[in-house]
Amino acid sequence: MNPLSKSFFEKNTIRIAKNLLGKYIKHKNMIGKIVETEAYLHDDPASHSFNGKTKRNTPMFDKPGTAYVYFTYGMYHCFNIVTNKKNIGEAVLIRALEPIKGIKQMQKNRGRDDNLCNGPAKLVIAIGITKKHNGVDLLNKNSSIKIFDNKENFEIVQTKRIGISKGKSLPHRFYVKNSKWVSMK
DNA sequence: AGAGTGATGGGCT
DNA sequence: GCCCATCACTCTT
Repeated sequence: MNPLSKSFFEKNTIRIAKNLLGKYIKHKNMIGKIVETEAYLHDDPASHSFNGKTKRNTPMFDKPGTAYVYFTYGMYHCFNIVTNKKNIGEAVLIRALEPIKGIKQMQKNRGRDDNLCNGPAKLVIAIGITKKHNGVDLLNKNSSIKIFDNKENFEIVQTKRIGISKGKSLPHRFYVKNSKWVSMK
């Protein structure tokens, strides 16, 4: 299992959102397979970067492969990976994982046995991502979070995004067809 | 199965 | 002062 290369994250953001499906994300003893993503573009009214750089969204303008972890709804965090080598503020939100390894630990982190990773805030809690990971370089050897390549064949579904108030019509959500691990709503 | 809602706090006009 | 890329729970069909 090899880590994804720098060039993987330097491509077009939509393409990366699609290509991330099926890949493995690892933190400590836990591994999840990415089954749902959303793309957030620089000219996208739903993107945190839409109105330019601010204190909160600074990591979005950092180099591709950087983690952007933001705080939301007073109690949750969500995990994104910065994309596009132009540093224009684009990222892919990871919305759901299929738990692969360290499921006991995920259950402990979540305080329940099911619905461990089927939502952006849920997976962050399950695999122990915190605000400390905001801005870290996932391509760095020393990063505790890493993304690994995985070859697998499956169909991809492209739909509208979830839980946003602006940019609702854009078809920037992607998930693995028939996966029981995606967030529903 | 679907609709409604409280929790809870940082970000930004 | 309102908004929010959410979740889990309750109440209703």
